[in-house]
Amino acid sequence: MTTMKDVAKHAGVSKATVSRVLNKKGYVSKEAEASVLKSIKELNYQPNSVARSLYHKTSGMIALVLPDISNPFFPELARAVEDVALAYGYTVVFCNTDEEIEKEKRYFEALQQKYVDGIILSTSSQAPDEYHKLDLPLVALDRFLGENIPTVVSENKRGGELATQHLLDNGCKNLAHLRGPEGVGPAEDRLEGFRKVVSKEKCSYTVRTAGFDMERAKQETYKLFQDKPDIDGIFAGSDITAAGALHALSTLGKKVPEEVKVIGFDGIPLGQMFVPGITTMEQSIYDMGALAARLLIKQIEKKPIENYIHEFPVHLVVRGTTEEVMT
Amino acid sequence: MTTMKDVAKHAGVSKATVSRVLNKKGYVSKEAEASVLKSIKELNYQPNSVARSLYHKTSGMIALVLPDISNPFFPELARAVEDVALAYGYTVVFCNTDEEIEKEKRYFEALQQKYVDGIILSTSSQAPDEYHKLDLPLVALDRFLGENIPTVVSENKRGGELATQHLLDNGCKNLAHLRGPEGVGPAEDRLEGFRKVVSKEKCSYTVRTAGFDMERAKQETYKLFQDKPDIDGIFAGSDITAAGALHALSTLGKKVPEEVKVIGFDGIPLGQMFVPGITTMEQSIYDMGALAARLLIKQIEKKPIENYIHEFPVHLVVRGTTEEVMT
DNA sequence: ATGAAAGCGCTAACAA
DNA sequence: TTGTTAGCGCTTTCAT
Repeated sequence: MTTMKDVAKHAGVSKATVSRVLNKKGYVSKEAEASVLKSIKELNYQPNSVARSLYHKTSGMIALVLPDISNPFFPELARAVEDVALAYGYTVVFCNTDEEIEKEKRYFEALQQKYVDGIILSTSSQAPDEYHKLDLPLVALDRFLGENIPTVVSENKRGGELATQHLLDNGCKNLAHLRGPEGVGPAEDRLEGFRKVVSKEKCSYTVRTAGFDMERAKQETYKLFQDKPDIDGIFAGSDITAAGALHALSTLGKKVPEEVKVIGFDGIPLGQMFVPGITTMEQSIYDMGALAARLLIKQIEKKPIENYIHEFPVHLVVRGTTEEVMT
Repeated sequence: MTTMKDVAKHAGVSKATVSRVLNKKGYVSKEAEASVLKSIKELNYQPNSVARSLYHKTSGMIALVLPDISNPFFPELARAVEDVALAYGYTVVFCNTDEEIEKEKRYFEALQQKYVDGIILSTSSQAPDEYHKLDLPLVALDRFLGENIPTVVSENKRGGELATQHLLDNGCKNLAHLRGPEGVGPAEDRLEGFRKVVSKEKCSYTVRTAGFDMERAKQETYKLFQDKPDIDGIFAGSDITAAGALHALSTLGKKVPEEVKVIGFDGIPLGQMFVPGITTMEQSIYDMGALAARLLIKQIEKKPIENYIHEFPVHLVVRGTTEEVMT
């Protein structure tokens, strides 16, 4: 490996001058600069970023901590984060926590030891003050972690309302909500939206917990129809949940959307691949990830942040599971 | 931040002793050790891995370079890599190249400057010798990069054969293969498998390029049936491609599997979420990722590698798009 | 068994 | 304008 020392010798100057050229800092004569640049080329020199990190106590890396990249909601988020990071010259480290507090702690330790410059968090196993103790730039993505941590989320409650309303607008009388995991912010908010509408409209409804997991959603749907065979509208807490429900409905011989209508949440690509397409409340997943990354980098670069809460609107995307449309 | 110096002072020993305790290397008296350990606890000291990296020229990081994490084939792979990395104490950096050579080059530079210990490559934009020049432990995953680079792939050709045979076994007479991107190893191999069977069986067939992209697959399927309305069996180069084909077929009013049978490739979760489930040649995606990570770490730790080529078997998973089964 | 000191590659005062 | 030097935090040889 060529080091700065080699370049300095080759160019007949001191390391300091090489450093100045590299960082365009301080005075360097035209000749010296030219000679250094030439030596860099000839020796194919690349500055060592570890040595730089040691001095600056920064690494040019940001971490993305999420529950599980194989959950289809996250890849697009991750992609967005990485795109922005690349554009600003940062590298992304990624960490799957499975929502396990132990894993999360181990990661935080490792990340700090590596001088990562900041963390985007899409999990929330820890108590909020644990996060403050980190003393690192943080952004909460799709989760709420505390007042003074910049947060990027969707209008989940409003989405819950709109989704529920959409079922009612299409003539559903007996609703079910297959809610996401308890304790997970967005799932709670969507439920709240659902509750608000059904109570206002005074319609019959039931709520079941199905996680964000297809198999579980399937089982819950079977049970649901055992208990309440007259359900005619399902608001699933995620598109994956909706897929599970559709599976069960198909096995039960229920026609969708004629007998039962189903709406999901998220707007993951899966939804439009399905036949019929899954009606859903679409989130701006990519944009959320990109904004989170930008907010993080702003903090890292000590630029001011205007708003701490960024709520993205959600959009109803009508497909075949609630209306007979051309997909 | 507490450094080793602080610990040394607090414990009344030298930095060298602290280092010895930390690394369990060299002689340290019981008393000294106890005192150091105590100080570490009290000061809540964490060794600085950047400083370590600088000395050792290793970082404890491995990179995963892939075309696009939001392609559903990759998240599970990534997850596997990360799980293994975590188990061995490594951190994973991930890089989306979009198969662009420029991006790939930029990443390689950045990664080398950061002393990443090795790279898992699921792309292949560069010429093989470019990779050798890197002089870093490498593993090729789902791609072939050269003789002396450990490689983890599926039996794509065999999979192509089995998939094609499955269609024939189910009575298909006019086959189409919606092949993956040209120049991409696995896509070529699957095609080869297809060719082998159709030519042996002397059945009528056609081949169209559909990439690994759902929208394109849809369009190609429309065109396909315009040209050849009597196609009754489609071997799609990936499950995503299959999803696109199914979409088109649904719009065209073709009944699946009665009039047209469809088989995909990959075994991504999407396939079983579909109604009807997508018949597919399943790859052991997670296991492949995990093995690739283990092979990489073996190289990093200078342990001997027995086999350079690891071909994973593929499995036919029959679902509703080729046979009328209960899903 | 332990410490002093040099060095990993780079940056930034401070002199000159 | 340039070089010398100390130092980022850690490891390791070499004395002692």
